[in-house]
Amino acid sequence: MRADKIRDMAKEPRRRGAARTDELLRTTIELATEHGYAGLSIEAVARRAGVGKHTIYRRWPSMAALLLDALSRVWTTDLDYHDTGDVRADLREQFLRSAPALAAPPIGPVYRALIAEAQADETLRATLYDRFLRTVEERTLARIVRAQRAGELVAGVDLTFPAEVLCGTLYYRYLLSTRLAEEKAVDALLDMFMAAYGS
Amino acid sequence: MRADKIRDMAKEPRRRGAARTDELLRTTIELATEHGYAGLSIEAVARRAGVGKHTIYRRWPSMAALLLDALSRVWTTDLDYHDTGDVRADLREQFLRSAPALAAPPIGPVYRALIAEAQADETLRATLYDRFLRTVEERTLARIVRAQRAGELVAGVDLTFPAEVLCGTLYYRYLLSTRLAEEKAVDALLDMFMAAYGS
DNA sequence: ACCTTTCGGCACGGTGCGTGCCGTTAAGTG
DNA sequence: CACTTAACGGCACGCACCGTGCCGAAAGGT
Repeated sequence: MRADKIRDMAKEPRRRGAARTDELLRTTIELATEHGYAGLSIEAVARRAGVGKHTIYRRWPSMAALLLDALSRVWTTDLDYHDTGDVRADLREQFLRSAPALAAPPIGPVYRALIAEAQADETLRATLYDRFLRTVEERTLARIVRAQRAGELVAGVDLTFPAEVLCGTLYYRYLLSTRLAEEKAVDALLDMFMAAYGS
Repeated sequence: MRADKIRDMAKEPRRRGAARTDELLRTTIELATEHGYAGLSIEAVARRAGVGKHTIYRRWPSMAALLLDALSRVWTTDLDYHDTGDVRADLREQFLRSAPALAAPPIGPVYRALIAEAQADETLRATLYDRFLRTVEERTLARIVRAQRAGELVAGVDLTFPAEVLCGTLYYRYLLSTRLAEEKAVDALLDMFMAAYGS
């Protein structure tokens, strides 16, 4: 009965087995929310969770792996496009809604941390693309293909690259400028898209 | 006459004053070229240049500042668009030429290092945009505005955002995928642009 | 009740950061 | 030309984080 009292007094039951994984992900997200990208380290997570570093390394081989899982957890379904029958309106609504969500605390700092690490790691860059960006592109593509079938967009055109252009432009703003995707920019982007493919 | 002989034997004259700045920039670029983004640290530059760290800190407040200057030095005039009178061909040629230059050793690693650091530093992000990306966008805009005046593109449309979309799409590929801007993608991008604004 | 796995705690060597202090050397001054 | 001043290289420091190893304690399965 030396330092045990600390745990006893805190009434924290004891330790756990696999639910620790969950707790560590939550801790990571909290840390990112409160202190941003800076200070998002394995040591910081371990410290805050009151955990030995091994407990983290046993689950994830690197900070990047932890961050990927943490990002999955906060990557909400904000991605889902509405389908009101008006593509342009649906895209507009989606872009204006998702851009701030991307920059704001839970997702923003984690995402930025991953992007930073990915610059030094080609594999991570590919993983990041596969697990997140590709999904975004695919959902965008699905929505505009539906519009194409409905006759809102010209038929007989492959919309794969246009979908990429739509998403890419938003990410470009997010990553490399201090500007977000404000209404004017989104409208201009959709002007171009509709001028090219509207029927 | 203790360790002086080392310098004497190497026949390196002695030290310098302001030309050291030049040498340090060259050293940084060499380091980036040979060892890539990883291992691009102030200590590494100092070690390689045979220089005390103060000598670097006296000139640049941070690694990011050093990298910005180094990038300026290798940022060649690959940016300049031709003007053959055919916008689409000129844009195509420029995109296909600049994309690999952006990824290849001198520029690639330095650029990536900056982008990584910029994720943690909003100010650096703004500086990076102002000093490099904005220039790219402006030159692109200048080229397509000339095309507009020449009647190649529809009149009366603000092409500022379209220029951003063109550049942004290429940077999106460069930064977040393992894919570069290959011919198919560039052609698809230009298809969209010309479909929207070609006259 | 036993045994195995997981755990927290601690310490280590390694690396880079940013700073301080040396004694030396180059460049500017009269 | 001698003298002063500023820049220099080298070294060391405290700090932070990395990834690993070892320990004894606790938890969970049998």
